[in-house]
Amino acid sequence: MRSDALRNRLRILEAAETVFAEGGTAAPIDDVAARAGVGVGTVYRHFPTKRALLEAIVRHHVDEIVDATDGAEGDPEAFFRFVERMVSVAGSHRELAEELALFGECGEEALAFKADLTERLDRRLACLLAAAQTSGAVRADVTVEDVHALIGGTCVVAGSGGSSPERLAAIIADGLRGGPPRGAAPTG
Amino acid sequence: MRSDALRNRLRILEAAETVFAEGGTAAPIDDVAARAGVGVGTVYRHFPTKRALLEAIVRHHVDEIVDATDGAEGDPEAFFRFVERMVSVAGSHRELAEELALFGECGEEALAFKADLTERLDRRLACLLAAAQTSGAVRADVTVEDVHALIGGTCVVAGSGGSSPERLAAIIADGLRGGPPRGAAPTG
DNA sequence: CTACGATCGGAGCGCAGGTTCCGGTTCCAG
DNA sequence: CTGGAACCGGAACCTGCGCTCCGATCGTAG
Repeated sequence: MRSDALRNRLRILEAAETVFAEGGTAAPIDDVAARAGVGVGTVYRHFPTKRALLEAIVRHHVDEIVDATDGAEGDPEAFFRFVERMVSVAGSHRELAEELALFGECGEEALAFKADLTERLDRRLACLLAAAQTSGAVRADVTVEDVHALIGGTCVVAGSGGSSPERLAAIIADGLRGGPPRGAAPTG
Repeated sequence: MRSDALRNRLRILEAAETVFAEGGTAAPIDDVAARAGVGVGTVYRHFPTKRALLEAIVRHHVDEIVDATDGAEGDPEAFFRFVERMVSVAGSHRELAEELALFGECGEEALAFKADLTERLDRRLACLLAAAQTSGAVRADVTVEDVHALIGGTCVVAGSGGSSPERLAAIIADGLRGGPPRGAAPTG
């Protein structure tokens, strides 16, 4: 790959990261190109489709969050850190929140990606959840789907409104615990 | 008003209810018109704007849900019924979920409506929350904004995924309680 | 029944955004 | 240095959708 091509590719990714974070998945490609200091044509040479660019970024985020729990699969509290991190990151990345939340209603072309994303996420989530449940930190009747849905929903609202992502994450965490000590405050 | 005009108005509302429930706020007006068995022009004579039609429907839903708690402002458990009902209705009405969740990022024209909606909702929510907190059913440090955000987020995912709205509502309710009896199952 | 005005329907306008195309430019092998 | 392949940029195209317009139609007062 030519050096200018590589440079532009990185610029595009960086620009898209910012633009999608602020404007969500609905942000126009033109904005990405403009912010990258590049023409739309260049964007489309590197990513065949808007969706492809979006997926590259979302996947990167998810991988980063999942990888952050590497080696902690046995730690009961790692589950809560995972949830907190997810909500926190999504709070400043609208596109991530949207992709996490909407898994029922997406076009044919997005289905494969959603399935892959869900698998990556849920595989790790299942490990962490199992550890947390075994240790009694999380009630036994909660399923991975429950957690996935709750995280998705919380992510969507984490970036707006008067509550911080941390507060919201703490409250749903308590709901999952099956009850913290009475009177415990949500952190934040 | 002429009788055919009234008939069409009702048909449009009914069609919009269904179309928006399935397709969310992004559903095109043409679909509404088609389902109502009417031309687009007719829709626009009754509702000056797509947004106006949408707001009519969302407001109706919110009013219905709020009114359902009339006279129960002192009942500590009414708060939970309110949350449950909200999430449950939004689970089969995408447009309601979208309007509830996205209160940061909306165009100029929607701002007044959002403000009004938030006020109606939060006024009643404040009453019910206060009663629940006074009786000790809900932890004292939770704010109306927390609850509003959590409801909004849960509503968004209530309609998709593997978890029922009731399960999700039960889990966040427990998070708000500050802990149910250990081992309690989320209903549903 | 008739006439008039309210109402209807859907073709069409304007705009926004995803995608394509191609002439000009830039990098690198020879 | 230089030829040509890869790359760049942005004008242009196409589709989808909110909304408007106006001739045709329908309900109702008289």
